[in-house]
Amino acid sequence: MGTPSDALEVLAENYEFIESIGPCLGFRRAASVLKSLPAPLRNINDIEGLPCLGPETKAVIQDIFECGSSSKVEEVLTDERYRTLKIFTSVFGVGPKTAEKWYRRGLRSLEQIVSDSSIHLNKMQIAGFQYYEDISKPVSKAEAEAVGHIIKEIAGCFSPDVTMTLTGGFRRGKEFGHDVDFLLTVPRPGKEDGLLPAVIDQLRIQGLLLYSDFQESTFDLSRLPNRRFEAMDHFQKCFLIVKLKKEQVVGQQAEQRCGRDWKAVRVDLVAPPAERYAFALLGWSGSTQFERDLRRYSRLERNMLLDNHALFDKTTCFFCNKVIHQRRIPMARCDSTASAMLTANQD
DNA sequence: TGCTGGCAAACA
DNA sequence: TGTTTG
DNA sequence: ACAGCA
Repeated sequence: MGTPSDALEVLAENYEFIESIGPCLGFRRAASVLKSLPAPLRNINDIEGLPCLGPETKAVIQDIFECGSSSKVEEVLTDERYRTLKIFTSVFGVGPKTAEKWYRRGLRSLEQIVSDSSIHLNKMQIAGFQYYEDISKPVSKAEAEAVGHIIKEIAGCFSPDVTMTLTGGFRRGKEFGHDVDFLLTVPRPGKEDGLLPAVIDQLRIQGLLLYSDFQESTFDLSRLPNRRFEAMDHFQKCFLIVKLKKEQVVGQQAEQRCGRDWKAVRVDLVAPPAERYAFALLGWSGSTQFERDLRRYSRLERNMLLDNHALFDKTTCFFCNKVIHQRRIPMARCDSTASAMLTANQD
């Protein structure tokens, strides 16, 4: 707390709550720039030459160096509306609109929400409240790997040659996350369609499925160059909450005399065709800000369009994965650029 | 000065 | 249709 | 309301 980047995040979040998306993005990007620095700022002069830090963000950072805090940020932190919306949006399935609606009704705590019979929660929010305690706790790397073993076991029954990669924050080296992301595929084209339904069914049979939201694939390679490149991919995917037994987690004692012997964990599974695996992996490795910047870099500096499915060269009007089979060079270059940026991405 | 800044799909 | 998720 | 760009 109290660091310049945290302070800017608070302001960004507050602008998000009042649906002012421009300033929200401005503060978020500024915070992200500070987080990406190799060393923390020592004084106000260190921001010289950094991008996305204008007069407004500079004033905030300056206040923190001079007074130890920014009055503007402190004001937001004590604001009842901000504090309440922050609590409400911490529930899975509750965004700024819903939080705002509850706030306007005079509600101020989660207890008031659940005991209010006039409020109708949707499927996602019901799960969000039901497993709130577990889901709000960070997920450890050991827990992520334990989930991985369960999924891999099931997916391996569907197809022994399944490929599975832990993505998201853990792939970037983080020790904790708020959920666990996996990318899965099978070599035979088209067979990946049955993969996630099979995994979900088996989780349900084993009594480990607490919530699931399955999204059918809408991926269509033939229509890629026409439409504007998209931020969210069209691969088959599912957002789950699964039951993770404590005894399955390495380094955690099974002896829990009292209380539950399991924990609810948010899990996302994505199943692209094997041929699209590399792009999906890059896209799902995050962070959100890094993906934004990578796309912006492709577009503005390289005249290319990047998304989770492909990399398109606007100059030659070819996809880079096509080119690798025909000419071999550009993909390697794109790939090394992407890897270099990925390596540099320290969240 | 005025525009852009991540978008598709499930659910209610 | 609006809201939320990643 | 923020910041960068045409």
